[in-house]
Amino acid sequence: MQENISVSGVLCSSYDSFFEAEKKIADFILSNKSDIIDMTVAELALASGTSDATVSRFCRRCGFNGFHHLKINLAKEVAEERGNSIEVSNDISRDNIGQSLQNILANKVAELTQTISMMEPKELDQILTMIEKARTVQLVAVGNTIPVALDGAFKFNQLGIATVSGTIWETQMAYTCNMGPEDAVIIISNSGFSKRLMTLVAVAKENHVPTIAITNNPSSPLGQACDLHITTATREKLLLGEFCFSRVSATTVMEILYLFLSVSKKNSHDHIRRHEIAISDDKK
Amino acid sequence: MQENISVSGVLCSSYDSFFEAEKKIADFILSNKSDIIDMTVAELALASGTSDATVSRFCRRCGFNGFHHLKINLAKEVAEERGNSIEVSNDISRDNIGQSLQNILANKVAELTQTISMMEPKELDQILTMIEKARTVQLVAVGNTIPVALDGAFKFNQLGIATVSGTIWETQMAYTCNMGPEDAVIIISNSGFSKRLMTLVAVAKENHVPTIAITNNPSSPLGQACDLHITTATREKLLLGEFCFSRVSATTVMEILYLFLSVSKKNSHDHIRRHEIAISDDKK
DNA sequence: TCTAATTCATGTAATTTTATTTCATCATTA
DNA sequence: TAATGATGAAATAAAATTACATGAATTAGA
Repeated sequence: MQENISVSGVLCSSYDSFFEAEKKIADFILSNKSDIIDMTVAELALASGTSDATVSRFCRRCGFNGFHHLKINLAKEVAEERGNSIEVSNDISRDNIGQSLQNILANKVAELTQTISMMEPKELDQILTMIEKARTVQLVAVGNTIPVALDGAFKFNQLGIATVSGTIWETQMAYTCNMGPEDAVIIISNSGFSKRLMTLVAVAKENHVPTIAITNNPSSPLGQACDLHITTATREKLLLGEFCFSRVSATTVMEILYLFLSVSKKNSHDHIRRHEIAISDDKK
Repeated sequence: MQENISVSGVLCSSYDSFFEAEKKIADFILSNKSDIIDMTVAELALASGTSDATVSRFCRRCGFNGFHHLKINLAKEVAEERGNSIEVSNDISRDNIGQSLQNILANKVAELTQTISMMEPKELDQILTMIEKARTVQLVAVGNTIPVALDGAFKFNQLGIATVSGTIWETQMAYTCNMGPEDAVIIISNSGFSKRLMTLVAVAKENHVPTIAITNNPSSPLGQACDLHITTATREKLLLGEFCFSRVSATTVMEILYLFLSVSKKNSHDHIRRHEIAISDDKK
């Protein structure tokens, strides 16, 4: 039996050899492709003005195993058509939510692709090593990237990497003052222009703490000041035509670090499990 | 009934809430996607070492109409993936960082695609309206989703939607007690099984506050308890073979809400600009 | 701490639904 | 008028779902 048969293809090419009742069926299928997918033989027979037997025979005559097989192939076909029509548009409106969601998806995918393509395997490796060797890792951020830092701290601690983070800048700064060369600090900033974060980096440098920057802009003051750097992509500007950043890229960077660290850290799975158990009393 | 459900998405997201026999089925499906398409219930039951009844029940519990419906969706999914020619591999290692990054990318893209494909335009519209109409929006979370809630609160406030969130559960609870029907509360949870969040939802319901849940699992207690629901996909299980959630999907959901709200909210661009200016004294 | 009770996941078997095949009928053509 | 064969009704077969029973696990009570 042939595995993948194009339903439209077969119906069109064999159309002339069909009997009257079969043509009715073919017509209905061709013009209601996606509806057929959740119809039964009886329903299709009724809808096309034919009978169960004719529909069933028709499917076999067209080279399918049966009605079920035709439906599966039709589903594949519809999905494939949809899959190929990736059109990156920047329109978002409440009037066409379905299409808008597809547009957002395309943009987010582009964002992730760009972020990952900008990563230097060599530099990433250095960053991972730096994090693994560190006695304590500090994740710092201000404003709208604070949630990303908190998320990262949560993940790292889950892997057994002692990590601190916080919502108050002064507290973060105070902590940095106590760090040394055996630690590491990761600074997350969209633009890379934050004055306060620059001050913090200056303190870190004084104490010879290794520094890693995660920003949109490698040539920004923060990007330049830190020892190592990861660049995040954002396309929010395209979507809104305005000045405003996405956090998906930064969150993804944190997840990438997490995934790599989890495979290289010995016993990390034990740590995750222990952590899950420790917080699981909230469940059930 | 929901039309397009991502099979991998649902299976991964709800995996932890599956029973033993169901996990066997899910495992078999995830690792033999394309073979399932021409299998019967009995064959799958045999192959996965379970029974017909369990397979059938499993399909319904996952949100499908039945086994047939799951197969159709699986066929679509396989076809779509082939259409996009995405080859999803799950290997991550420090030895080949470049390839590992590509694998992570493929998985993250699949995660986003699934999350977005599971969104019902109609329900999303209701959610947006609910948020827009609300006097105050509360974003609540516990544990590792707190950063997502904080991020969302940041974004909403930027649009001129008064939003509260916090890191302390007791404080969040205290706030909920003061809310009413003219407000809205959004609950973010991975599994949807948090006891504390269920308590909070109960209070919200008592006060007739409209509730929206964002979880991996629409059939979880939280998913069921709330008025409206958004399902997030996670594939971390595939990457790590372990029990652990990704935050990229949840973050993306917040960004989607943000993008839609920003186009429909009048003057939202003014708000964003004003906010940017207000915090810009930190820059330069 | 042990036992009884209960809950609930799971498989077996019955039922229902769905698809296919057989067979009778009617139309068309030679 | 006979024969061929397309078609549909009905019977059969296949497949999926549901009802029910069983047994494991967990909880409550002693």
